[in-house]
Amino acid sequence: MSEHELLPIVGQPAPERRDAARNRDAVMCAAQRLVDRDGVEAVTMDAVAEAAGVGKGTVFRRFGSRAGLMARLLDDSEAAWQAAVISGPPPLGPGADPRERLLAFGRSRLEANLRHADLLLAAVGDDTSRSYAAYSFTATHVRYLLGEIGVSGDIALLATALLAPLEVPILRQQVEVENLGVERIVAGWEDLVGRVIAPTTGPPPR
Amino acid sequence: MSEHELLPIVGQPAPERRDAARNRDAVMCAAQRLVDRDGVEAVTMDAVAEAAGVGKGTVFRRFGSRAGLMARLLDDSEAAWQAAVISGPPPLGPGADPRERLLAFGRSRLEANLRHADLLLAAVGDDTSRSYAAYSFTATHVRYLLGEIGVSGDIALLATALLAPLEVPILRQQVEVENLGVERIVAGWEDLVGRVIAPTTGPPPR
DNA sequence: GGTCTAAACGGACCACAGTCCGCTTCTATT
DNA sequence: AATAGAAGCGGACTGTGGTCCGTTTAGACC
Repeated sequence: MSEHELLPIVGQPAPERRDAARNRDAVMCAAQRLVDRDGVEAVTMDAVAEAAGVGKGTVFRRFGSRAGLMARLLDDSEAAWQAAVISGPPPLGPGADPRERLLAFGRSRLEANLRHADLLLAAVGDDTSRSYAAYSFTATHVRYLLGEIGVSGDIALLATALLAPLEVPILRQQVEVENLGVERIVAGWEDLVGRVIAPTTGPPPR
Repeated sequence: MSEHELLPIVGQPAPERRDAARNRDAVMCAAQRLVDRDGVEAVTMDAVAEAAGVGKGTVFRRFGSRAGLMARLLDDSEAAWQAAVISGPPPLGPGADPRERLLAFGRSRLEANLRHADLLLAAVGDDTSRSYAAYSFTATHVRYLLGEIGVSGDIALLATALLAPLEVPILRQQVEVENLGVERIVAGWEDLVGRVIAPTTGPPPR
């Protein structure tokens, strides 16, 4: 045996075996089909495994958990959305005034969260740390825009304050329990942005 | 049989049988003990039932679900908190300036949410509608205070915007992942209140 | 083609939330 | 005290997420 072959090349992420790739695709297709047909809630891991013609253990090996599988189902649309934010046309993408971009961001994220509400909730599961990657991107972007706008104050906390009302459970509550229209919620968020980024010229709260 | 006895007296909530009351107490005591000893996450319904010396069916009959049981464990402290808000001493209770009351409310709710984070999360479970009673109270109170302050705009949405960053998952993220101190988060929330209730004298966002 | 090994597979298995239904116990009524 | 019937009880049972481990297979090297 020639020893230089044995040295692991760091950074090479170990190529995926062909059967593994095939099964991964089969599972994701089956999962997507079942979600489309029965709704996120009704899809069980056993059903996915059987529909994919694969053992249950295989599904968990590839996706870790139900939440992990659901998260993967969101990957495409999330990646597209992030691409639109980073390099798409204005006002969502770069080129527009940062205030415009922030408003476009909010509307866009709000609509995406409502559109994929079920999947997003299922993708979080009950594990302590949320699916941090997605959240981290939005937080970073909002902080960046607030900085560009020149907002003074604790930017990290202000970004959280703007993102919190866009969280799925809160939007669901507003839409499904309080029967607020989406346009009203968007308008409310834009008003909130106005108040948050306005120079604090009024008297302090106390 | 005398027929007038058969008429149900509407509004009389059917008195609780004595064995039922005994079991209810036993279950709640056992649950509290297990939660204190092992933490919320580690407490199973089987364990509660056994510790209470009761069948599993009984636990579910009385509390509906694990989330329901956890919610009951919060009842005392939640009721005390609500009483403090409604009729306790200022600045949390009535008597103080509404701005003062709002700031006190935020700090108090934030601390309570962090103190009981595990139990609150377990009490929500994954059922679509949240434990609406508790949320509804806070929302109503914040709307009332915003009205008293004389804030102009969509009061319902502004109340949501103030409450959203106090939600348990968001606070946990800030404290446990981003390592923000509680005082900093409180200060950030007070700053947010200032921006939200300030007369919008600055230029509109666009 | 043969051989070897790590990766992948799959389904039996486990834990836990929640349901069901035949049995027991309380309590109102006489 | 006796009776009746409703309220309550309990534990076997089910469905689902997740784990484990003996078996299979891809693919690298000869």
